[in-house]
Amino acid sequence: MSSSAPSSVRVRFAPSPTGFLHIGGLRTALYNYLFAKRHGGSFILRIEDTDQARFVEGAEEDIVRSLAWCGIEVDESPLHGGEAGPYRQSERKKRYMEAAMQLINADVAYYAFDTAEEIETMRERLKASGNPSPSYDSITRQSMKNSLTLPSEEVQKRLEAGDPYVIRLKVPRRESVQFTDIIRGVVTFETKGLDDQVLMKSDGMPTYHLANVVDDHDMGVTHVIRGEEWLSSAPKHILLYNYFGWEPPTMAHLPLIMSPSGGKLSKRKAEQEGIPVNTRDYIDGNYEPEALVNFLAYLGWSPGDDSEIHSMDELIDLFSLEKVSKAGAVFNYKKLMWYNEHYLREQSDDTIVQRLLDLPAAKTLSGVTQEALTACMPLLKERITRIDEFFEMGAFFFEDPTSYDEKGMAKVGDSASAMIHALHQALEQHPSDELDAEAYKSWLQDTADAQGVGLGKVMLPTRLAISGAGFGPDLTPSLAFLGKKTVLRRLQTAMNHWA
RNA sequence: GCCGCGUUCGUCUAGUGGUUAGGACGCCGCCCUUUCACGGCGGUAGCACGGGUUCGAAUCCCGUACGCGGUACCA
Repeated sequence: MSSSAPSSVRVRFAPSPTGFLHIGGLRTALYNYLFAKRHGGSFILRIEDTDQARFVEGAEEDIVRSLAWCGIEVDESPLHGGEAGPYRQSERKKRYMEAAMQLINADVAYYAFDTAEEIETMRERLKASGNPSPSYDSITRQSMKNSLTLPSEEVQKRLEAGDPYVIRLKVPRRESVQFTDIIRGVVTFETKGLDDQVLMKSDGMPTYHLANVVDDHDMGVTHVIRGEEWLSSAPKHILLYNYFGWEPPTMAHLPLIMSPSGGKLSKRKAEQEGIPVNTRDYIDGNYEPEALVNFLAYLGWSPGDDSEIHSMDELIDLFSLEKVSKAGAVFNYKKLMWYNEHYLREQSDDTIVQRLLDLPAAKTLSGVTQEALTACMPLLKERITRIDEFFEMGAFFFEDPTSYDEKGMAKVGDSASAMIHALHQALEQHPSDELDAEAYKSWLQDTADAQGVGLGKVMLPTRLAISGAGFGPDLTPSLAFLGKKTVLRRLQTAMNHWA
């Protein structure tokens, strides 16, 4: 890129299609997106499919769908196109070999012919002699089969014969590599701790390290924003930029998302702790995307004030990498639920009703109509965390209860049956067939008075009889919603049950 | 082991030499109330440790401990 005009910000989210989009990956994507939009730049999606063995069918589609669901708009990608394409690394194969050759010609990379077994043998040998983590490096490469140790005729012969080989980075023996990370400041590594990283694999594919450097350069990426797990390999990337004669992009290594029990939030751990880990789990689980986005944005970042609730546009306005924290952040599911409730309640009744109608439960319950849902919406809206809980908590609005909560039953005790009997009788004799909430209230009050008990003594049995649960939405409006016929039927059923 | 990064209430965080260390989630209590929620009010709880530097350190420096990441022809 030319250094004259201030080049506009270009960032990339570069997942490998080895599985569904993980919540940690989503946050990385989000931070990239927020940063790009904050600076009026571009957000690129690049698929890093250089590992043929771990490729998962459908993963790319999952990534695209997940980002879209969250409201993260991609500017360039395999699907959206763009001038810096192709955006799938498997489609850029030629370019990597070309780049690797450039390095070989500059004598900063070399061919290596060692088999996996030979490398293993070397490791065993060194381990036996007291080296706890032997690696293919500036020392050990001298005793291995590579273009640095083999006569050039033999190297030529092997290449022509089609012998399998890899291309390795010739990491200098004693050098200090330094770069400035926006989040961590100056980071320094000594090259003696680095190994001769494989750049081109024997299957002709590049490794992440080569591909990411070449692509970031070719695509004009200005800022590399990625997880902290990449920090250790950053010096290798810096070395590569130097050897290519390219200006390295600005680096920012994000803190990891941790499991409540400690350690990186892995799929396994998350499942154990009841945390949905793939974005698709949130889509399928009917969570609010705005909640996930807001929650994730604040997991490792804060605008510096006491605010908590922000839309995507506000987050874009507020975001800055300098304010990203350095330490790992534990995933707090309850806080996510708090956000979810917030964004759910923020929606109009009409919006929620429409969404409810599209849920599978709307089809399995009888009598679910737009009118019915609209009528009981105010009764349930404040009581649910996720939208689909509406049908769990509100099932009794549509179907008779099939069982009665034990705790509730224990609470009303033996008097329940007699109370229900009196209630039933009073309602049956009630002159009106269309009682409103107020009328039901009077019915309950009058019956309680006649029985010489408090209102509470009649409410719980009634609630249990009509809903099966010991708690729930306001009772009298619920009764009004159900209607006299249904209420009488349920009271009758309860009477039979409890006798 | 080695290399790197980190460490403020249980959790997410504000804080950049002088604050009664602030907010949020959670938890607890009270109010509201026909239950459960919602809402309102209040409470609980924190600067990992040890040395410096300084009139003064959560804030700066060094060390220790602990945690995390990396240490692949995976990303």
